[in-house]
Amino acid sequence: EIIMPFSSFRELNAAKEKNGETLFANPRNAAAGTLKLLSADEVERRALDCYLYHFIGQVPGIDTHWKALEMASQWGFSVSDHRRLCQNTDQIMDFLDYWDQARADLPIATDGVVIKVNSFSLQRTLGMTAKSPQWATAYKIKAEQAVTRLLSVVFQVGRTGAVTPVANLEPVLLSGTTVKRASLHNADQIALHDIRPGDMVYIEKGGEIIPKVIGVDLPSRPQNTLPFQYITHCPECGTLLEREPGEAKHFCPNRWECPPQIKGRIEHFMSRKAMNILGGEALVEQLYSKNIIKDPADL
DNA sequence: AGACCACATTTGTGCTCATG
DNA sequence: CATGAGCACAAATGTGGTCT
Repeated sequence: EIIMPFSSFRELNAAKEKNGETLFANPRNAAAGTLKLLSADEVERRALDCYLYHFIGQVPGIDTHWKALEMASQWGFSVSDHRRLCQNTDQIMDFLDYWDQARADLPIATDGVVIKVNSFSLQRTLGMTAKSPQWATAYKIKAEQAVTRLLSVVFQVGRTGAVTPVANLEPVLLSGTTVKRASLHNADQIALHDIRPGDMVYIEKGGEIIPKVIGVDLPSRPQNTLPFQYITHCPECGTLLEREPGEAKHFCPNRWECPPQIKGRIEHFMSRKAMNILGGEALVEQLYSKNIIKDPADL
């Protein structure tokens, strides 16, 4: 894991301020940006660090995660000092409770604790899913929250015709970013929280990244407002929306003439360099026959 | 039939790079 | 100089299976 410690972040921003440059918003994105820099000198100047968390391959005598980290540390890799070998769930809970507060004193930003099975042979027994191991789980510290005003709700139409309501919010600072928009997912989510334009809403960021509306501050609601009326027609092409019974999302059925659907599909297929897979060619043919694309350059 | 699982898709912000 | 692509991240939803 590559890290920009708070100390590096502060020093870099101090230098930027002195030069009248725009400041980095948060260490996380600054670190991510640094990794894309082409200048090795500039990367060095950013003073990143990195922690080793996992050990690939086998070394005789190293049969637990704990021993692997000790070994890596002896070899000179940076390893987080803040780990504990727990014998039972009570000890795990104590460790989590401790870091809920203590993380404020760490030199880097954290959002939680990873709990792992120590024994490699037990790890092998438990195995992996496609994405993540079955022998490890993450405990996430409660996300930071903010309150702001819901200015309006707009509707986006995706490449599949799915309609997604998105909240336009009074910009508010939340864990290092300015939040202006957040997905409301579907009509049920809006009805569940009884979200109305003009409301003061609670927002938080899942995993410190994705903003999410979690509720309404009812006492501050303006007088004489009505429950939110979900749209019945596509905001892009005016077609009557469809919603299957029991399904969450509304769909615009106008596959071939609704602009964002066409644009979305082209972008999707192009980005996957898969115009020639099933559907790709048919799509282009349809676009030509309907005069939606007059010139190949439109693609 | 319903529970459960894996996996794709969609959503927003800040960053850097390439393009025009 | 402005614009857009692509990336990191999480979680809900949707889809297509398998298991009980």
